[in-house]
Amino acid sequence: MAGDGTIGKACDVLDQVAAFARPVRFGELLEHSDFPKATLYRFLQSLTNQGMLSYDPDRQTYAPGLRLVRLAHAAWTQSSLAPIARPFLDALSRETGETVHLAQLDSGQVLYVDKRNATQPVEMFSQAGKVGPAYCTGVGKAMMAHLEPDQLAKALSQQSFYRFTDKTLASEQLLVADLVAIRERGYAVDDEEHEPGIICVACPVLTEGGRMLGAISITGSTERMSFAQLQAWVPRVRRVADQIGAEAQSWRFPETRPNGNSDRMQGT
Amino acid sequence: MAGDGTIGKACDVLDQVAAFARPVRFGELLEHSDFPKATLYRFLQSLTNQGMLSYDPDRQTYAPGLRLVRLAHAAWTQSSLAPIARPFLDALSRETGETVHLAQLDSGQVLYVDKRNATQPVEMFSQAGKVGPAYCTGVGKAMMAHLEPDQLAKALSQQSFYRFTDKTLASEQLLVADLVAIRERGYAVDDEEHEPGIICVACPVLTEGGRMLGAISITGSTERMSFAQLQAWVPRVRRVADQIGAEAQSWRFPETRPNGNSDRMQGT
DNA sequence: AAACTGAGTTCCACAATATGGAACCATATG
DNA sequence: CATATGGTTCCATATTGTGGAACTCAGTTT
Repeated sequence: MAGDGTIGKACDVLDQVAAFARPVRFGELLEHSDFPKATLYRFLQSLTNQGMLSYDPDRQTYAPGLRLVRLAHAAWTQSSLAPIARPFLDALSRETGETVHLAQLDSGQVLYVDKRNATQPVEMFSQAGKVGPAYCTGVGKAMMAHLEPDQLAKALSQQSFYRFTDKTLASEQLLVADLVAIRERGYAVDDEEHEPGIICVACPVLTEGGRMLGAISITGSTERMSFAQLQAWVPRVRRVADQIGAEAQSWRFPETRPNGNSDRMQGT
Repeated sequence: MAGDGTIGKACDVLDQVAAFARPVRFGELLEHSDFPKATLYRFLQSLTNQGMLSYDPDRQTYAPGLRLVRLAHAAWTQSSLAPIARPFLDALSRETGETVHLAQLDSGQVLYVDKRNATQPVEMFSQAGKVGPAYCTGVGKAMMAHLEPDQLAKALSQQSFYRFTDKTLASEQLLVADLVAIRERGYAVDDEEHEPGIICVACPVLTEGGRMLGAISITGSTERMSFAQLQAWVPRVRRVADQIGAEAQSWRFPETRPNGNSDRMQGT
C-alpha cells in the first residue's frame, strides 16, 4: 500500500487510526507510524478539520470521523452490489433458511456489504463494512478465482495465510490450486478453513464479460447440517449469483442532478 | 469548506462524487469542479488507486469506493453514539411504538447514525449515513441550540433555509429565536417544518460539562396523533438522552492492540 | 519551589510535490 | 473522411508538504 503522493499518505493515516479498534492518542499513532511527529500531526489536523477523523478534546483521542459514514452511505448505495442484490438475497435467505452473505473484494480482503441472518433481526453496520480474510473464506476464494492475473498476483501478496484451523489452506501453492479448481467447477467451498464448525458454499458474481464483481455465499454449521446438504444449494446460489450479475450489468441509476439532496429521509 | 491543502481538496472531490447520487463520468465532474482538467484527473486517479473511489471501466464512471465502507464501519463503531445508545433506543422504541432517531452533527447537517422504525424491519445503510437539514428538524435544532457561539455561527452559515413547508423557519432570525427557546426548555420540536404531516420532539445528548454530542427524537405523523400526545413523551426522551450522555462520558473502549483484526465476523 | 519529563504544538528553510496549460490520443459524430 | 468530444499524458514552474529542532504546558520528581 504505497503512496499516491499526499492522498495515499492521508489514507494510510486513516487506516492507521481505524486499525486501532478504539480512539487513539497522538503518541500511540506516532509509535506505529512511519511519519515524523510534525508530519503526522499536520495530517491529523487536516483530516480532523475535514471530518474524516473526529477528535475528542476531553480524552485527546482521534477516531474515524462521521464524514466517512456519510460518504460510505453514498458508496454503499452506488458502488456496492447491495442495492441490486437485496431482493435476491432476501429470496435466497427465505428459501434456504441459512445465513447469506454478499461480499466484495477490497484491497485483498473480503468486505461484507450485506448479509441475511436466518434467525435474528439485522443490526446495521455491525454487518456491512466488516472485513475478513480472502484466502480462507468461500466468498474470498470465489472472488480470487476470477481475478485477472495481475490483480490476482497483487491479491495473493496481500494474504497473511494465517492458519486459523488445521484445514486452512495456509500457503500460496495450496490456495492457487484450489482457485483453479474453483474456477473450473464454478463455485468455492469453505470446509472449516476459517472457523471450526463453519462451512460454506460460495459463487462469484460475474458480468457477462467475465469481470468479477463480488460473491455470495450460504453458510452453515457442521452441527446442524452435513457438507452434502449444504452443497445441494449450489445450483440455487449459482443462479442467484448470475441473476445479480446480469442485473448489475444492465443497472442504470435514475437521472439526477448533481448536488443530490435528492435522497431525503423521512423524519426529523 | 475551504482547503486544508491537498487533503482538503481531495475531500472536496470525494464530496463532489458523492453529491451526484449516481456514478459519474469524468466530464460531468469537471463541469462542476473548480479544478482544471489535469488536476482533477490526477485526484480521481489517486483516490481510485486508494479505493476511496471506484471506477467502472465499462461505463467509465466514478463512484464512492468500498474503502469508505470499511472505514465507516470503524467510524460508526468508534466515534458515533450508536453503539452506546443502542439499548436505550431499543427501549424507547419499544415503549413508544414510534420512530426513533439518533443523530449527530456533521458539517452543519444532521447525520442520522441510528434509527428504530416502529413498524418495519430495519434496512441497514438506508438509514445510517443519511443526512438531512439541521435548521428544520427536531434533532438539528436540538443540537444547534447547544453549540458554542463560534460553532453555531459556522453552522448557521451552512444552512440553506429552504422553505420546505409554510411552517419552516426560513431565516436565521427565526431560527436563532427558536434555538434560545429550545435551550431554555430543554427540548426541540419540529411541527411540520420539514415535511407536512410529520411532527417530532427531540432532546440533545450532552456531556455533564454541557458539550453537545448529538440528539435523539421521536417522530410521529399528524394523522395518527396530536402534537400534545407526542409532547407527552418529552420527559421520557429527556431521560434517555441524559442516560446516553452519561454513558458516553464514562464509556471506555476495551483495550486492544493496534492492528485489530480483533473484531471478526462469523461467516465466510 | 525549582528542575525535570514527556506529550503535544509551532516554526521555518528546504525540497519534494502538486499544478495546469498545452499537446496528444482514442473513440464517437457529422 | 473530417471533426468534435472526452479522456490522458507531459513537463517546466511554484506552491505545498516536509521534518528537525525549538517551544509550551501540564504533571512529576527531587
